Amino acid sequence: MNIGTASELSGLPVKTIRYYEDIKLVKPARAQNGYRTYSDEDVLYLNFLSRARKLGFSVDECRLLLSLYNDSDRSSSEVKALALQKVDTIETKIVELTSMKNMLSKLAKSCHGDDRPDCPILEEIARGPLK
Amino acid sequence: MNIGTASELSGLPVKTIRYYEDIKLVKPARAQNGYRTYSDEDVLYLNFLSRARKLGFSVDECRLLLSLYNDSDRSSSEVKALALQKVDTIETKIVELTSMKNMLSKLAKSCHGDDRPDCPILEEIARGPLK
DNA sequence: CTTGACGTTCCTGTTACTGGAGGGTTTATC
DNA sequence: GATAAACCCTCCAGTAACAGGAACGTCAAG
Repeated sequence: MNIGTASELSGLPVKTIRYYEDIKLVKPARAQNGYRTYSDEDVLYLNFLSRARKLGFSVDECRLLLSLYNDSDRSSSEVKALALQKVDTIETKIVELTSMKNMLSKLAKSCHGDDRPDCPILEEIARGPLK
Repeated sequence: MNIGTASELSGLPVKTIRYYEDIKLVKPARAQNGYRTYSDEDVLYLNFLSRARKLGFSVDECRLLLSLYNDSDRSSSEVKALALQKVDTIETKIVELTSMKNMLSKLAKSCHGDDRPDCPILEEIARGPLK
């Protein structure tokens, strides 16, 4: 199948699929006319990549996951460790974002938000205790 | 003062301060020797930028906030709207991350994590219902 | 035989910096 | 007065993960 069909089946944009070939994640065959030709296995890999990316794995982590997926000798502990580490990273990010959100909400609440020019938000950002 | 001192006072790396000049966020004077010279006001702006960035505002949003900060005619509602919108964006991101985290935790829990090669994590990523 | 949908490559731009090369300046020390 | 350390400068390249667009080839339908 051509790249358009692979795109539909995997849910990945055509541009992204070409990019994944550029960085050697998925290696489709070529037809005589130069068109990329995707096998069912290629599409499986594209789906794998699409899902792993949605789970927050970086492209490089996806490369690793994919090689583990294709390595029948892998130990499942390796994959599990990667997943748990990712959970940790995500957790940290959530904590950071929550703190940012609380700070911003507090600032917004302290601002009357009308036509007058005095604005506690800006004042606090300029001199505030936001360290 | 020179850039090193401004860096200490603002907590921003020297490289970042130079970058902020490149993109015209802060415009220090120059001494005869070509060194950048920072006023107290410049340092105030650098601190403003540092804090606003930590609150999750993009550099372009910081540019806007800074111009609002310097505009004595601004209405506080404008700033408040920006802050609330940012809160919304952050909230959305938190929801997404939480969903990612839950999915990953579930996958990790289903994996025994020993030396055996069969790994539910990879199986689910490959064929799973992660849409 | 032409039109439109699809495919190709190549180049640029995005965000917000960071690292490094290759050089001048200043300050302190010997 | 020489030298070395600590500053400062500019410019160039690289990062992550694509997206947009130009300029062009190809294929199926009417």
